Amino acid sequence: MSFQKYTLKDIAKALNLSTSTVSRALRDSYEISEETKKKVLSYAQKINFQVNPIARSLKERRSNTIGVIVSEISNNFFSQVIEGIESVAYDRNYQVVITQSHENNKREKLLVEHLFKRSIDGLLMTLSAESNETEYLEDLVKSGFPLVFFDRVPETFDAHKVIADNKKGGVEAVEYLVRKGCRRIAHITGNHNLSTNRERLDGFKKGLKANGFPFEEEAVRYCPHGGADAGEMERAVQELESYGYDGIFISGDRLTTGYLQALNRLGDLENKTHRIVGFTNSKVFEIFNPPITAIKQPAIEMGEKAAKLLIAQIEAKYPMEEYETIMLPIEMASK
Amino acid sequence: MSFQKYTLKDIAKALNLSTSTVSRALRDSYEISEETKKKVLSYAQKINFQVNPIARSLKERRSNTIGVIVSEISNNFFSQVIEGIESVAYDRNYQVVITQSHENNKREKLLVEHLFKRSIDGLLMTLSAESNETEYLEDLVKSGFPLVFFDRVPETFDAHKVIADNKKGGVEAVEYLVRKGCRRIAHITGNHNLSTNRERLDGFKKGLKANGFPFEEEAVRYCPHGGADAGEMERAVQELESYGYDGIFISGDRLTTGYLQALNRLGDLENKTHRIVGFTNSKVFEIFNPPITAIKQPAIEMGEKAAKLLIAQIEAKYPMEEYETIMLPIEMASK
DNA sequence: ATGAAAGCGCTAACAG
DNA sequence: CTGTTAGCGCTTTCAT
Repeated sequence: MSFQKYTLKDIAKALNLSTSTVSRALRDSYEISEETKKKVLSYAQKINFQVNPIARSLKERRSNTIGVIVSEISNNFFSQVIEGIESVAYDRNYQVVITQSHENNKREKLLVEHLFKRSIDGLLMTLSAESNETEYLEDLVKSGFPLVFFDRVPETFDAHKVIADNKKGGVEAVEYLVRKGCRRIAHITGNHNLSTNRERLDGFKKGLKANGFPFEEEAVRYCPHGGADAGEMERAVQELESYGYDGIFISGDRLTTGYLQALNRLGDLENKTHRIVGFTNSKVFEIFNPPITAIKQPAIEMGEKAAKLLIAQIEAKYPMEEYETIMLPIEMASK
Repeated sequence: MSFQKYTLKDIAKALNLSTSTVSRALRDSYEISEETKKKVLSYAQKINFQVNPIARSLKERRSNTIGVIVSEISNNFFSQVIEGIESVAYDRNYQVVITQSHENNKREKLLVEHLFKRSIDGLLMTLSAESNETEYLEDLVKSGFPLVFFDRVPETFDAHKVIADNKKGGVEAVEYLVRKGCRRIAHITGNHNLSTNRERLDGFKKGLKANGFPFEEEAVRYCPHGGADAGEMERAVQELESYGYDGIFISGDRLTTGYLQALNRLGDLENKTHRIVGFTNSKVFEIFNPPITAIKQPAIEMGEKAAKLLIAQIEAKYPMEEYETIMLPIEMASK
């Protein structure tokens, strides 16, 4: 590997050509003779020449960079999504710039602006739990800027979206629990700004109905801090006690592990013999105690699909007419 | 938020100034009168002007971008490191470009080259398990290019490094187990290309010695695939059976969870009452079954420290004279 | 204190 | 088929 950086000019000088000829030869232009192309290519190879992407970006007005906003990188689910994004981007020669909103609406807005000004060619984002004010995103979409939402998506306006079938997740969770003999099913959910939690609650209701169970408000506990707040979760667990449930469906990754942590801390694991079904993308849910049935989102695939959809937009000659929503199936797994 | 992009020229035209004056005013140059500065600044604010980072990069020959290479983004530990890196970089106005080596030496080399050519200002990397050939990295370091290794670092040459106190982790693991009454302590380790695994094994040996126990080769099982290969781990567990251990120390994140998975699969959790101490950065190790004592690396801090060290190098007027190795303490935690 | 002009490395319109 | 030239948006030297 050589660390010397060469320019077109260097090659031009060495071969007694003009920079434009070199440029064209390297881009395999039809205007250049085979002979010259060969000469240029082989010399370029020899010195391990690489075009300066910054100069090219300035000229072409595109950076080959896509921005990503997630709430937290070190979250099972999001890190897997990022893994998917990165792999597609790498193959298509895009750089990926990752940022974190920390569930904060203000910061999210700053990030969008920051990334936008940083000349990203497109943006991949999931909404923060606090995102109530999303007008600026609607404007951004309407302006034609390539943007794909994944997982937590806006519902007040049209846009490209990649999501999991959250509602079905709720339905299947209930069905599974009923099949296993549960008769009183509780639900723990997170912040209802998020499309995901609302959809999963919908699924929960639908599942109950389909199985002839009434929906009872006392069966549901809300943890707006999404499991990050231990006290909140412990309270939820204790409040739910009186409901006497024999099965529970939990709406999110941190909520699920938070619930298990709370059970462990409150320390009556033996008495609790209820079944637990929860959304989680943990790769090691089989070693959790108490055991759970996991609902997984195809995170890597979601990242891949979102990245592909975004790159398609970026590289489209004309803005894409129709907004597309890709819905991915969820997957249930028991130990 | 406005999506219109303005240039210096736009401002210059609007205010009847030259672009150079505007440029200087925006950078608060002493040559510009307060009055003009005010005029320019307020107008810039009004139209929400942002310099074009690409043009600036071309001119200044720096991209304000740092590259990161990890083996896998969706790994507890690495995603936490990235979280730390991102936060520091964001504050100091650097972009972070993340890539994954997938433990593959060839790909790692390609990435280094790729990032380098992409005009990153500096590189943060952890070695892949396959990294045996690291000469090119030595050359890169010697060339003066800003580069900081973290976690898995090269040992055949000097460089800036940020690591955890792995050896101490091994020592403390043994000490903990002995204190809890263990008399026969086993060890599972990963690929010995990696500094981390070698150091932890060293610590293991040292800990045994300090407590008057002999080191026995049969006590150690090697899992070069680092827990990613389930069969490998199951074999290790079964082979270890005959050693009759009452305590075990496990050398890595995936190895630790892999060990627990293997125990669960092999299914005699009740008979196994040995104590387990393992490196893991899982945020939810308290809900693991069987219970373990976790050795955590300060991952976020490691990312922060590495990023700061890197940025210091990038922004240093003269190349830093001395290579610095920052060693961070590990932390033990039980349920 | 301000402006004109050059140049970072590249691409492409235009000319030949 | 190849070269000349202009220009992407910015910073900075040199002139005034």
